[in-house]
Amino acid sequence: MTLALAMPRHGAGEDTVTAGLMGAVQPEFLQLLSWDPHVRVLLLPRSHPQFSGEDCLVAGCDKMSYFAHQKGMCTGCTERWKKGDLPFDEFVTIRRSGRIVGFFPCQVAHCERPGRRATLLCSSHDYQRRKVYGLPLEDFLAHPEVQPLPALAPCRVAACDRQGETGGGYCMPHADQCRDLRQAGALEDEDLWRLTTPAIAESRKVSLRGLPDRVVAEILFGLQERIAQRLLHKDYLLRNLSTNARLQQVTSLDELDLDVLSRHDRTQVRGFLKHIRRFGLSPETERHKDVWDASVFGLGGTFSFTGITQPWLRE
DNA sequence: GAAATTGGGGCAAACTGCTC
DNA sequence: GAGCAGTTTGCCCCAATTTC
Repeated sequence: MTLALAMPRHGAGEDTVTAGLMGAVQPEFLQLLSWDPHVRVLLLPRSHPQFSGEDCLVAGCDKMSYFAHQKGMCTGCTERWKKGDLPFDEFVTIRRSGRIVGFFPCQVAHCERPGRRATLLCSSHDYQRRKVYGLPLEDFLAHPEVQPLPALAPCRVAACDRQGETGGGYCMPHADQCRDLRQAGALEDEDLWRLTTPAIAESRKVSLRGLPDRVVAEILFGLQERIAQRLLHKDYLLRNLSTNARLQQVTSLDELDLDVLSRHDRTQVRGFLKHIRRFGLSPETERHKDVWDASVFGLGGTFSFTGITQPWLRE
């Protein structure tokens, strides 16, 4: 993964709520998610009971098994097993082949550019190997004239942490997306597209890049509280939370239009909002209101005093 | 000559809708 | 909230073409 900086739209500590929420997130929790405030990408821990399932049993596969019916394999490996006729025990010992999503480094020593899994080289070195030197990979890697290349600038998509590999400044998948939209006449505002389009989905990764500090703090705090509640969180559902916030360009999760979200996403957002709204509440803050949040007393629901008409009693 | 871009296909993986 | 299963999406690859 590149260590390109994510540019928040607001400075850190710009409002006290953001600072308060971030201050309430335990360092151990941030460590669990490999959180780096400069990279702003969550990496869900392997084999954590609340961040989905066990590692896929298939040799060489780094995906996760989500459900019991998948027999300990990820979705992709389950499908490949179903299509074949190998016994399960034999199938899982055969090293995984085929397409894998994610960053793969160029194999030239110290080269910082992304490679292709098929060629094991970045596009420049692959070209040199085939057209300039005409050598087998092993000989090319050992050739004294082959020099490592510096990393490229980050992909221009706000949510993306990959290197920009094309002249347009995008990583290959985002360059593909941009090109397809442009050809379909659906790219009206490329600047807005860069701000709102999600990161390339990779197993276990959730990008919070391109989101305001407030939203990032809300997601981290809400996630911490929900994990404390023993709730499960699958990576692809968490990605939706970030994607929806980015798409709607909200400055707080509170501003999200829930009507346009799927039922899964809506439920999830409500769950996060519940914890965020409770942040900072205490018996002292509630006693001045007409409706109290009962959670501050360790109970569910609310206490409503709106039906009491006598001022002296309401006091 | 070297590197970047384009186009299109395959298929793995992400996602959604439904049920409990 | 969680599990399940089917569907759709879009990532990745590679060769041809274009651009610098």
